[in-house]
Amino acid sequence: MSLPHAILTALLEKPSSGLELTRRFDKSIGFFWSATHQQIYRELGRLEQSGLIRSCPQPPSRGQRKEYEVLPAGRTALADWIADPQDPKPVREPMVLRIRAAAAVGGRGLAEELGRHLELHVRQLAEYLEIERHDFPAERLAAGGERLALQHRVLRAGIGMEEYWVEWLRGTLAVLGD
Amino acid sequence: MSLPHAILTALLEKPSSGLELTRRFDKSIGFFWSATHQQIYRELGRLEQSGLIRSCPQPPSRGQRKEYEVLPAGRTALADWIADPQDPKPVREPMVLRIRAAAAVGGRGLAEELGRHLELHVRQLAEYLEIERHDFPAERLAAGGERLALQHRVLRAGIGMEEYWVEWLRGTLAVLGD
DNA sequence: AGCTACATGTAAAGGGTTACATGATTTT
DNA sequence: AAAATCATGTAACCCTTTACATGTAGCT
Repeated sequence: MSLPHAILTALLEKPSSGLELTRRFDKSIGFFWSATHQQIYRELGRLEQSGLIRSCPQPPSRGQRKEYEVLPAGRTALADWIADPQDPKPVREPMVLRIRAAAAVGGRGLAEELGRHLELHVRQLAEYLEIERHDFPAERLAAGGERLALQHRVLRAGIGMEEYWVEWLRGTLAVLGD
Repeated sequence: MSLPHAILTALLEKPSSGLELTRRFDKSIGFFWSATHQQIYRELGRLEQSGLIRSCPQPPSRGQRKEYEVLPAGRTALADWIADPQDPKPVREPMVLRIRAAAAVGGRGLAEELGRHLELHVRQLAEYLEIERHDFPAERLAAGGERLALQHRVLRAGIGMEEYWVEWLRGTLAVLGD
């Protein structure tokens, strides 16, 4: 049940049309919650039906831009969801699965894949660090309040995740390279 | 397309019935690829249909135990899958999403959730470290070959993941506790 | 008038989750 | 004989993914 709340958050940050939301999911929001435009349009319909958001008054026809904004009920629903107990989702890591399979049938061709993934994660890490340098310099963090600090924690989650993968992939490549 | 290959790997390690597989997915395999018994039975049927596994000769009736083993075609399919290029899946981290939502509408009640998750991850990390101490002592790792080293990398993935969460949750709690 | 980009949507297929159903075996 | 447990399976629902369809606006 995270997608509707991801959309509510995005709309609170800035009222948007479906396509604008899709673009933002491809960028910053997508760093920790991805979604396609089909998912987003469907969910926008449901959220409007439930009275959590509304589209601005003009009644647009099919190919027309439709801007949504969050209603008070939507803000309340989001605040409730934040504090709601939810267990961490069970893990599903295909790459780790491949290593276990390689332990069973041999790892021919796996090193290339590990190297390719390593490069992808190195690149993503560099992108995150660049954002951090640009948006969260030390003096701004010292001056800013909790809101800024939380936004920084979101970015830090991405940085830690990529560092984790980079280190793990390097270590695993070292084993295969023996 | 990971579940069938997870099952092939598990069956190569040891031929099993559906329920036995389910138990192993609840334990070691489930640390990085979870699956319910319904998924497993469905997939066993498909794998048998495709000629990648077979159930042992006795034709069992409904409530009867049915043991599966991997056929040569299944082993080949698994080896192919290991080297097949697959991009990392887009990330979906509900907890990070909640932090971003908290930055927008305030984090009331979130600290409890963060603390609860922290405890869960601390416990999981301790479990992994205990397995490492028991199954991968330094002298065994030095003597063992690539197979053992790869199995260790699988466990190391779990350890690194939990360490990452523990550190991130502690840092985020520190922000909220200000 | 045709082309391209923008914008919203529909359809179908597959995986995952939850709840339930049924047969066989063991225990009391 | 009844109950509990083991074991396999069905059904319905939701989410995600992929491919396709349709309408609008601006430009040449």
